Amino acid sequence: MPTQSAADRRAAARLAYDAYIAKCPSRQLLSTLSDKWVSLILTALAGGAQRYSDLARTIAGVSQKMLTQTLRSLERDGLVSRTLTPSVPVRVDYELTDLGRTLLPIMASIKEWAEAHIEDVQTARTRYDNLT
Amino acid sequence: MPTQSAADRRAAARLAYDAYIAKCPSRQLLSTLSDKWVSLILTALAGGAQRYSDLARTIAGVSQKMLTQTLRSLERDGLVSRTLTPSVPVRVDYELTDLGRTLLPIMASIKEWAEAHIEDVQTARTRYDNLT
DNA sequence: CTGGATCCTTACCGATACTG
DNA sequence: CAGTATCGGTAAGGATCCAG
Repeated sequence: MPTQSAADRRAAARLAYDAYIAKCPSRQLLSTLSDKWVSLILTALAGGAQRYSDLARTIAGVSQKMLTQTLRSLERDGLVSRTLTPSVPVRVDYELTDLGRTLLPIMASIKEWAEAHIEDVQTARTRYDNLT
Repeated sequence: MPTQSAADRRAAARLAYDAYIAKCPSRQLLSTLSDKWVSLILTALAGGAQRYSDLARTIAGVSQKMLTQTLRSLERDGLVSRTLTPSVPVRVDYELTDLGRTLLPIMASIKEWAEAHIEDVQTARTRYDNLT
């Protein structure tokens, strides 16, 4: 029996997991990935490690609570790593893991799609709202 | 002055809109796209038009309310078209618009990523939860 | 600087009932 | 079949205060 490559395992997983099924774990994962803060945080880390305060500044309007909470979730899911430097004051850096980097292109695409097509969408909304 | 192509306009839009800015319209659009039902509905329409009841069956566990609500939102945003056939009983088909089709590859990627990497994520979660 | 803990106000969303 | 309308529990998420 030949060794199973990572690609093979993913191919098998594609058959084993189906987000259309309510109880499939991949559905739950899809839910957590479907979060604006997730896409904004991951894309903000595209260029390399970022301090907590840098992330807060980049992602305007994010509350302390949501930033911390989302980062914890991403860390737990293995998408982001957290590095604490015990200086005074303390310094914390967040960085994409290898796994997180495989998700980055997708998250970047969504953000870019939104920025590139918002005008089309606004046009469609106006048209829709003017019907009847 | 040369005619501006659609690609040019999108390139300009990429500079004009920035989802990192809280009040940017693209941030709001990113929020609505960051919804598990959005990704599941759009990917369910990948193969062509689908009836309401077909969508409900494909996307297991979605409530009538959320399915209708999300479809209305997608229709308003110009991503999905709604075709009513006034038979008895009535028949309604939903289909991706041209705009929706440009988003489809991205949404399909997220769903596939979740299915392909859920095991990696579960491993990471176990490791994280076992640390102290 | 980087959070944890708490309160409190939405807004999401499922369940249910009703309609062309 | 494909919705609309309403109610109500729950959870998301902002604001604030405090701490290492």
